[in-house]
Amino acid sequence: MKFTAMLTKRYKDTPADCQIASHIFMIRGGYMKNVGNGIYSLFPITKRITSKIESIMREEMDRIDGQEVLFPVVMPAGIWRESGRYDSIANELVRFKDRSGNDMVLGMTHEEAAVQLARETADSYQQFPFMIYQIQTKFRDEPRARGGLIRVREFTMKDAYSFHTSKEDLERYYAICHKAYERIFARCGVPEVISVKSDSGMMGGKVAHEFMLCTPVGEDSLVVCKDCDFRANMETAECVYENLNTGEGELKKVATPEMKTIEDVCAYLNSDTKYSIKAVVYQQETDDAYVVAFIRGDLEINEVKLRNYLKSEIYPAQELEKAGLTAGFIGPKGISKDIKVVYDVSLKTCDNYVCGANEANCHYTGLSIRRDIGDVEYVDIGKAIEGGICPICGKKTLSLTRGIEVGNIFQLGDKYTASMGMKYIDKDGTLKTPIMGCYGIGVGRLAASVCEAHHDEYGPIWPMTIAPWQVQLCALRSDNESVKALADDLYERLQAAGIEVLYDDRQISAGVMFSDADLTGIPLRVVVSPKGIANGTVEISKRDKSYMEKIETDKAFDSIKQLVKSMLDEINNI
RNA sequence: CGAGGUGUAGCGCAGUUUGGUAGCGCGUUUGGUUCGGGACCAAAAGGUCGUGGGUUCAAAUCCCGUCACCUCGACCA
Repeated sequence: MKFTAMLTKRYKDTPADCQIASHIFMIRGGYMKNVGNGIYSLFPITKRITSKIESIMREEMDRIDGQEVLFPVVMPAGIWRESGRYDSIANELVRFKDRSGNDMVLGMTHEEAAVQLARETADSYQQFPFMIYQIQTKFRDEPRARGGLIRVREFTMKDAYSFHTSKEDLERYYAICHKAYERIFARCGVPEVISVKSDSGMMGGKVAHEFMLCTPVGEDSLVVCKDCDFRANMETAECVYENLNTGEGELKKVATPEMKTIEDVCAYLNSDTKYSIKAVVYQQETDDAYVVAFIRGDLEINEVKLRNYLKSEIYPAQELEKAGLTAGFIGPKGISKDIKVVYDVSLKTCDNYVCGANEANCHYTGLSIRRDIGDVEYVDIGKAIEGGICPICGKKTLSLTRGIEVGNIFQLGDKYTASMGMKYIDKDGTLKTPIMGCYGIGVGRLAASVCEAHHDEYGPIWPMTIAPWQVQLCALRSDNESVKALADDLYERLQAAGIEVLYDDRQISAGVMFSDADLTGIPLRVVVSPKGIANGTVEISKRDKSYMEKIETDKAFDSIKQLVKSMLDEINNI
């Protein structure tokens, strides 16, 4: 590709709306253009990157016996009604009517289409297991798109669906797919992507993992053990607490005028927040019912865990007085019997707490739940903390970090096959319901994540495997005849050898050419210049600045070829 | 959906408080001199000031509505 023939433009100024590196560079470098909220057109440079990512995905899916299919973007509502998701998913699913008034949806995921495709075809146990996948457009009407390609409404996804006749077989294949995912990320140049245990959310199913690129700009909170391989999304991370029990105290009601926060009360009573009980009030979706969650004073409620325990949606409570609650002074003792109460496991570890007395300006000290409340159920509804106890190895080695979710895998079970009536005849002649796994990776988000992980202050540093071009050929002073002749010759020969070259043949200053090259992020750069020609050399360097050499002109072609190969091998040999 | 913010030339912004008929930098075009890390000189093109209404002799500026976008939160296979 010659630069002068390319539709592209770069910007010197950081766009006003960009916050994170990948977004800034991908706008400044002319990678994409915003069309609407969370909707982008991609320029050739990005399309080349995503195409390469897709090729890697295809190879790895095919390697584990995946079969590529293509589901429709627009589907009739019927199959979504069968699975129940037409009604259970809120506004994220775009619904509309066709000209005949039929309800239609835009595909945001394709479990329904996969079951619809497979259910009449795979009617015997002999046809299992199998996996089908596609790489295709999804539309999700996200409440808030952000971060360039990190979170968009329309995007390309590789989604795969496997079908099995037993839990054991699903688990076996799930592990294989987990490995395939590791290979995909490694081959895309981000071997640092980790998998974490995750909440299965609206997908259903029990076991699920998310593949995360750890970065401060990530949207998810992760809990990672520094000492063993425990890694979980904050949403699902289980919590273990050390025993703080110092024996029972004497239950006393004390005046705490205007002390409404845990910090105020504990400071006033000269106590550590660890020895207090915090109350957080929620309302449940269905019946307006109030729920009070009690947790150790220094900890936070994990609302995903609480939601999962209650099996219902929860919202921050309004109008506490209506429920007979005294805001700021809520405690376990004397609370209205009509209110559902949940105790976090952190409260199990002590018998001597400060807590609200359920009347204005009063707290208890010396409360023992066991003695003063009785037998209660303790539920894990807390947020993991930095330096907390690892549930696997038991050491105080938990660390909190942020991550971008670049992929996920689920053991779905029979949620879709059962609701949509998929059956097969088993060996013994009986009809059975198969079970499913599903596996997704967002293509554009992965591209942006690679940029997030690999850039410097000047622009992206694309790994050779997914770089838009393998070599950037810069002709400094292309108005100079010898420069042009040598650069043209190199360009022709490299192209003929199957090497992808972006040939910057513009007559512009070196500074502009190098800045643009930095923004394009091509991993190998070749500079042909009058100065080099005078010395009989061309300059070859790596974008990451780890290598720079002046090579004799007649050896340049072989050196470049060799470098491209070794840079590819470096990533692919895993 | 809640809170905050922004809409003025392709991009980044000033002008809005105090109404007087639109400006700067970058980019673009032309000519010239330079040119191995975002060069310089000269000339030029490019804007119904998001949009609808109102007040006024006069609105980018004041008032009301509306739309879009951004940030934080909520939400999220």
